[in-house]
Amino acid sequence: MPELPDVEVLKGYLDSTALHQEIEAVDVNDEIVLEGITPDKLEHELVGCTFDATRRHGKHLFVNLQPGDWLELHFGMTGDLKYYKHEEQEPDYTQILFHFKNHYRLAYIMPRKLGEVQLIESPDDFIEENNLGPDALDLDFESFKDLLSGRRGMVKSTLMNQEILAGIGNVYSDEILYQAGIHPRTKVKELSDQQLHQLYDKMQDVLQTAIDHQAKPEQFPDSYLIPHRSEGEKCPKCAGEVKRIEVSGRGGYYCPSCQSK
DNA sequence: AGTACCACCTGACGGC
DNA sequence: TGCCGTCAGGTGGTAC
Repeated sequence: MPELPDVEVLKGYLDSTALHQEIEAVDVNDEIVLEGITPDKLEHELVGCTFDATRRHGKHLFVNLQPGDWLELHFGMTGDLKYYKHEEQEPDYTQILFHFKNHYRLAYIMPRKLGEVQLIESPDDFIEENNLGPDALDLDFESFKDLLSGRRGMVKSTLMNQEILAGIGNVYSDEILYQAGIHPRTKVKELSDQQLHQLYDKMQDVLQTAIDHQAKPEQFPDSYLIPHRSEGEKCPKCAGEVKRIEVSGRGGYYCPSCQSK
């Protein structure tokens, strides 16, 4: 789930539910998701604070504590959030549970435990220390072109490289390349100016469209590949078949006739 | 600089 | 029904 559009939707979810309410307890079910802090320390730091505002950069969500620093949430491959009334049942795979004074709770859900939560002083420092590139929805064409210039790798791997630009993962890189009509293994340096423009435009378009549809594939436009992302499915744009391809160790999907090399 | 491969962790799914 | 291998939307490290 959690690439840029999914995290943006989670941000909106948190913003519309869990802001400005005093935290009275924090449970950590498995501290493997904590980075650089113990469960006791985390609870100590959070109790009495409120979540005041949020910010997203790439796949990372930052929550500003009032008073206090920032909580950084990463959702790995399977992360999710759920806000619910205390008498309702705790969601499966809840790893961290924030209890608010209003008797609601926010669950940080993570079946595969590959996410991370930590306390940080500043999102900007975090972004710099982790060498994250600019957010994929927050750069203009000229910057995009500069980031890609001189790259020798394949376009799919390049789009997914968080140090070049942040937010795009395996699934959305497939969609962007599909909409742009570019083969996933095309070398970045072999892209024409027109293809670069197309790539940039479709990147913006796909990410924004996904956000507009709550990152739910079943609500995506008919022309989207994501709902058909498995081998043998029909390409939504031609009569061809969707194919699986291995690119830098990740399984991608594409339409060989719409995305010729 | 880029890629391949392994590791982390655990659920879901298909085959037998 | 159970066991087993494989894959899964994440990142990080190492070796080449």
